Amino acid sequence: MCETAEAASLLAWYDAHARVLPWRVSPSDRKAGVAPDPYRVWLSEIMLQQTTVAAVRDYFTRFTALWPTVEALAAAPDEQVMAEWAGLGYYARARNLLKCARVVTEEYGGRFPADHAALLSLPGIGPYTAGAIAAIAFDLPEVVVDGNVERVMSRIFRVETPLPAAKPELTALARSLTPAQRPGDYAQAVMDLGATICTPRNPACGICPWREACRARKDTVQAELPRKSPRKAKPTRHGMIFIGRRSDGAVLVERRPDKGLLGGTLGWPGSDWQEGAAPKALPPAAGDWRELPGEVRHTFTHFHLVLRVLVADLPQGTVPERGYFLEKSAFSPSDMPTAMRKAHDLAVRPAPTASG
DNA sequence: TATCCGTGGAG
DNA sequence: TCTCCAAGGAT
Repeated sequence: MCETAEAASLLAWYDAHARVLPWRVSPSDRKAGVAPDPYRVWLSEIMLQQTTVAAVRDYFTRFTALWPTVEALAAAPDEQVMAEWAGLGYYARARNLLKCARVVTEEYGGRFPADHAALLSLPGIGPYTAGAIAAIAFDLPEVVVDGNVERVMSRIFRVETPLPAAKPELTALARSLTPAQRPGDYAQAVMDLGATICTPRNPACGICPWREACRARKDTVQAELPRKSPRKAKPTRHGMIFIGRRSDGAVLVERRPDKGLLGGTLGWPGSDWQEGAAPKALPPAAGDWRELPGEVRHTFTHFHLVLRVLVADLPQGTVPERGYFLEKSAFSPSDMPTAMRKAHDLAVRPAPTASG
């Protein structure tokens, strides 16, 4: 393995095949002296954490249209940012996004630091994201290791150690290949390679720029790598929620606490979610609550959720014991995380009949 | 180190 | 239907 030659062959491949992405400066533009906007690089990297490019695209476009600069984002109301993030998942990212924007605005004069350690100290920025911003936005020679890089390294070096234990080994191997020239393009090139050629299933080894050097391909074990430790089975939790509506169209909602599952998001009042039978919960307001036929099913990272949904038409003067009324004009189900939006769908749309 | 934290698409 | 997975971070 000749490190310099491998980096060069990958960069040549990237020059010809780099994906066109809304937050990316193309290799030709970069060579022409165009510098990336660190704000856009940061925003894209946060959105892309454990999230596909396809899912991020529209969110990125909308965020940058609403808030073109980090100062603009820092000045945005929390509720609006949470509503715009709704549906993208991992809501701690949205809360940390605002924290970070405000720190950068207030303590860094609106400029992201061009320094790995300083970036790492910011909310929502961990080792990967700090390296990615340093490399992509500032062209610093950082070692950038994400899921793509882990997969690519495990294959070209045929690392049989299962993840996540293999992480340090894979990081060292990634470091051994990272060039001093064009580190920003190189970081994006390895990730593009992992996303388009060295894919988890059916890697396209025949057109890979690293096919000659790849140990896994030589030994025909590429489909089995990287190995992963077995995961835990998902339990099923049950709960009940209450969707209360006033005749003027206002709905009874609550803001979930900042910490924990769906932290800081808008939702329907309800019970805790537990394994076994759904825990009983008091309605958030007095009323004639009736349970809807059917149920809401949703799967989170580490458990399945089954929700019973109760609805009520509430009198105009109702004073809720929990939550608050949101006027019809101020409510959109798309402002809620998916599980809550599914519950609203069930309440609004009659359950499909067996005959269709 | 292990657990918690979403979502939608692919196969 | 079900499992896996995608540019991880915080605790």
